[in-house]
Parts: sequence; structure tokens; C-alpha cells
Amino acid sequence: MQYWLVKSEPDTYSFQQLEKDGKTRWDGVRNYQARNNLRAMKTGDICLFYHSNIGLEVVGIAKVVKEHYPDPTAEKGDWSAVDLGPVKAFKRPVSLVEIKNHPALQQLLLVRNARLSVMPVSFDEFSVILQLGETQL
DNA sequence: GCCAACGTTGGC
DNA sequence: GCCAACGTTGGC
Repeated sequence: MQYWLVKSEPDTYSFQQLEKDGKTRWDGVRNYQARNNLRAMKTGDICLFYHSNIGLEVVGIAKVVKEHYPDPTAEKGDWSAVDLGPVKAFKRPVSLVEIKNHPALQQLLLVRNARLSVMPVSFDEFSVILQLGETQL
């Protein structure tokens, strides 16, 4: 079981939309590091869902419901997609500011590499963020 | 809307 | 293989 964090701009695709849809194809990733992370995802892995640009906060938990397959939106190149489903919304969103200020979250790639859109999260980091979100799995 | 940080591309 | 130029992402 591995933990991840995925980013989405909420005006493109929000966590609320994922809850409505029941599942979605996580496609359009065009960064090798992010793609390799997608490919490392296993069914049942847990993803923190982060709203970038608008909100700037972790808003909920999603899970991998289908492992990687070729991204149908890629016209050329070797890209991958996975399918995600909702698990639950955070009782309380956890802001980027809070994450940046939390001593236990300084190693989080969200802080260290702002531009990566799919990243691994350690179990400890995951636990801290869940606690800040006043939410349990 | 600006700009810093990062990734990619292409000329040499 | 280096590096300048360019494009994109995302915080502010």
C-alpha cells in the first residue's frame, strides 16, 4: 500500500466532481516524473486530492480503482492514465500554508517541487495531513 | 496578471 | 553533451 498526492485545478476537475462522478480517468499528465508515479500506483492505493491554483488545499481522499493504461488523450508519446474514485472529503481542508509551516511536512514534494502534479507521500506525512484534516480513513 | 522555478527543445 | 531559449505550472 502506497500513498500519493495528486493535484487538480478545481475549475478543471474538483474533488466534488469526483464524488459526483464516482470515478474518473486521471489523464493528461505530460511530465515524466509524474507519469512514472502514475505507473507505480496499485489498485487500492490512497491519494490525497489537492486543489491547485484555486483553494490551495488538500480537500479529500481518493483511491486508485484501475492501474495505469495508455492515456487515450495522448496523440503522441508514451503517456499513462489511471482511474481514481472518491473515498471521502476532509472534514477540514488542509491549506498549503499549513503544510509549509508544519515541521513534519518539510520533505513533502508538494513543498519541495511545486510543479510536480503526482507525487508519493510517506505514511507518516499522510497521517499528519489526515490529522490536520480531522479525518480518518 | 506577474513571475519564479522547472522541464523540454534544439542549435552548436 | 552543453546550454540558451522557450513553454508551462502554479503560488502570490
